[in-house]
Amino acid sequence: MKERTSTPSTQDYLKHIYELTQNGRPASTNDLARELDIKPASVTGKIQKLAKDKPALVEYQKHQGVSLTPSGKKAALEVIRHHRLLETWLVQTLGYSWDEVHAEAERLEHVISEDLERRIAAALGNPTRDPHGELIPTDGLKMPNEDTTPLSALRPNQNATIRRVSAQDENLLRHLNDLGLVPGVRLEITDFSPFDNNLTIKCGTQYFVLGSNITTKIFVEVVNSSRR
Amino acid sequence: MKERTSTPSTQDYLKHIYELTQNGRPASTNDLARELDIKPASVTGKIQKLAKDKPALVEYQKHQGVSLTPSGKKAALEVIRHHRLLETWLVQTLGYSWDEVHAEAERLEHVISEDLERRIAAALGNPTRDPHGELIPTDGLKMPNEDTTPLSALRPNQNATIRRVSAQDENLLRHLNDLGLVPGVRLEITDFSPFDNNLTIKCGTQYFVLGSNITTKIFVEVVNSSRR
DNA sequence: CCGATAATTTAGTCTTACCTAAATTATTAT
DNA sequence: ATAATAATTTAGGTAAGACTAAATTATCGG
Ligand SMILES: [Mn+2]
Ligand SMILES: [Mn+2]
Ligand SMILES: [Mn+2]
Ligand SMILES: [Mn+2]
Repeated sequence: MKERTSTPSTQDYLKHIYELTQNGRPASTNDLARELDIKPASVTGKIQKLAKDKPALVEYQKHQGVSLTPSGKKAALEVIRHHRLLETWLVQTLGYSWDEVHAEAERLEHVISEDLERRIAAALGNPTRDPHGELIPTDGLKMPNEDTTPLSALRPNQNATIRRVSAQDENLLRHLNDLGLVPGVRLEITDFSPFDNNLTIKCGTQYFVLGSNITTKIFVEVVNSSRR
Repeated sequence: MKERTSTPSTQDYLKHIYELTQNGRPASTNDLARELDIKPASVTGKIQKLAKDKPALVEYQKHQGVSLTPSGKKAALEVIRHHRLLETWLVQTLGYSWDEVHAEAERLEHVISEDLERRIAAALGNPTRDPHGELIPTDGLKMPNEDTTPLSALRPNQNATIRRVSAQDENLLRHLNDLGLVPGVRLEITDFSPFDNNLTIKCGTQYFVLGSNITTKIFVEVVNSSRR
């Protein structure tokens, strides 16, 4: 029954460090500043403080970027779990659409208790993905593994199922929703244009030509070609 | 679409000034400090700032206490509406009991958007009272009138319906819930003891003797004695 | 290797919202 | 009316979290 160990500011830093760090490399001051919409100078100050807190939340060396310590990662996953459960809850119980929930969850994630978190999870049947298909960290704060590929990596004749759309741009989300390109949907690649990287996909009876701005944000599970 | 005009701290000040001011007199620095669990010196500082903001939220003269300006009252009612809608929502959709919701709502009230407020209200069918029976300010931020009497003012042979329990003490709330003394319940006064102000009430088939610590917190609607 | 450019850090400020200790002003009871 | 007491305010301080401007350090093309 600890509750309220870090501030909203700290939680947002950790969350974004977690995301930026997914590629294996430390997060740069500049990238973090852009994501957080905070000036780089301020970011330096904050991560220096995070790095020398009693249990350090962050590993940091000048000019080398930041990464999370085990405690920092735990705290980050806690916030991410809050965020994704909240988004799921808002969509499922209050009729939000997937392009409307992010800002709301962004604020709520910092103030809900562990008790509320558990009640929401239970009420939703302990969901494993949020409305965008993002994986929800478990109660024990483990991030499940996922085996998806960016749609942009597929080529003609491959079949796949959309699992996740990693975008926050509300207009893009609305657009994809209008096209029916949402998690769970099955599609087939029918054409690839090597110069602009456009992919033509067949989805139900419809065909769409999608640029790489879109195809790099849609993550799919490839369906094993049953022909050999 | 203004959104996020004042801070959580300011909102809590306004909310408590609103409550303390219900008796018609300005709220004293000390009372406010006790309610907010903040030192009196800090309260003085804060209300001085609130009093000389662009549109003043508070009326204040040294040593005379504080009261709300029209804008301050509006802001207070906005927070109170949030709080009470949230409590209702948590109880009705997540199985919270009325003694568990307060702390949660106390934090959520400051971060929900007007959009979420409206969706919650709509999902609940625009309720007029929260789980404790407190009136919920309208969408237009008017506080409805209410015509209730403290149970402590009743005398033998009077009948009444419980409308509201104004207590935050979780143990008291649990106790009253166990006794079945919750909003909507009908009761009759069967005895009054003038020295300790104890009231004996009949509620269904049960009799309870309640001290004034309890009876001043239960507000009832008196049932017109149909005998004349 | 070197200079230009880009990234990062330092230094110094600001605001909000608290705090403690001390001073002041009100109130109250003789 | 006054002295004690209680309430309130002032003064001065801290910590978080941001900002700007200036200095420093990396990196990269030639
Ligand atoms: Mn989101
Ligand atoms: Mn956030
Ligand atoms: Mn409450
Ligand atoms: Mn509050």
